[in-house]
Amino acid sequence: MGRWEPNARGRLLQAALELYGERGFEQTTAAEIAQRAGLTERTFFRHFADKREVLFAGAEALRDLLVSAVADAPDSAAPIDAAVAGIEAAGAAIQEGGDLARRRQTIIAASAELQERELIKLASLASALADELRRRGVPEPAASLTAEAGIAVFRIAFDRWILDPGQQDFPQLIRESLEALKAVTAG
Amino acid sequence: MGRWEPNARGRLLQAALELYGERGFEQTTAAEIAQRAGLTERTFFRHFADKREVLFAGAEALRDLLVSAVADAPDSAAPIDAAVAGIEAAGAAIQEGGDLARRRQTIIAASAELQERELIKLASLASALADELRRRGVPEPAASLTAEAGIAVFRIAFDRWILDPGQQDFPQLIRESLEALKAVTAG
DNA sequence: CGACTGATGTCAGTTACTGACATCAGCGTA
DNA sequence: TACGCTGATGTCAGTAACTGACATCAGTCG
Repeated sequence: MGRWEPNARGRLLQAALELYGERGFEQTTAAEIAQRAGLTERTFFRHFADKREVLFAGAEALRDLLVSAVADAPDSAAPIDAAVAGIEAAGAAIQEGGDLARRRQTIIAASAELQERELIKLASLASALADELRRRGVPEPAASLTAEAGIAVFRIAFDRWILDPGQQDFPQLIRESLEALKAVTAG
Repeated sequence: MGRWEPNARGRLLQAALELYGERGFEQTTAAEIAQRAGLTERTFFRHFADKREVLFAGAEALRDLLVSAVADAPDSAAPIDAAVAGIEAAGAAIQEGGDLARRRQTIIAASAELQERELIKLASLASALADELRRRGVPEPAASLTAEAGIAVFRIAFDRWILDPGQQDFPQLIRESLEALKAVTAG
């Protein structure tokens, strides 16, 4: 047996999620999270750059998933369709995660600080998406605009998915949002 | 003559802009800003909710300008065109401000914390824009999607305006970005 | 068996903020 | 004129998010 209980990071993540849910993000201190995980505050900050980052631990994985789904789209696909294929893959993964996304979103919705972090993560998603579109040969400013439009589609679809009591199909909502965007920008 | 030098808020704003520009945002303490303005740290936090907010003091005015420009658009205008009319008005106002926007952007670009704040301000712009579109009778999700698309157009046009050495026409860049978005979402 | 490593603990320090209370010029009013 | 009120500022103490430096010590590897 190791010197310490295993999976310190996982315990911190679990403890943080519980406490943020129970008392709210601002009312929870890093020391309290660490204590519930049987660790010290200093160790918390060794695993997570700041209090907010605990809630965004999966962001890089989601970005990689999105990017590789775009890379897998056929060359014949229009840029916006390749982008939305990536968004759909991300949406499907989020849906797979069970109620985690909804718990997370409840916590984030209650804190402006967390919303800021969420927005910069989405912006970094858009940036990675634009990079991949450029790699596919899409010129600027089309690549950036397509990426931003894709993220807008994601945001609207996500809002609707959260509002709905659970049984809806997230990728389907994404396709519907894309159609609505196309309708709105037509002409 | 008053008990204190007048325009405390203006002096704080000026001092903050100078110091953020000279040393960078993170390397500047609130106490230093206050000292340069001839005030105390406590007074700084009475005028600005936090260190970042100094750089976003004009956000409400910009939002009001954008919203009223949308309200002034003819009823016959398509939602996306009404939205972009508002965005153009905001762009023109930013251009009027001389080099302030560029100084600000240089500072913001150097700090992730400031980028987060910038993003939430843009999101609040999108939200106000969606509200106004709904007031014009645009249903959901078209209103939110149009607002998000409008902000995306703004972001891309703003990036290009910043990159260009100054003499370009910001509203013109906005119209060009809108055309590029329409091209990208066509089909 | 001894050096080394890596995850953790301990501790002191900085800084962003916040609440409570003090100060005092100018203003209106009795 | 005197007097009390107001509002912007100062003072001070406190909390909590981080950060750097150093100590500890189980396992590992030579």
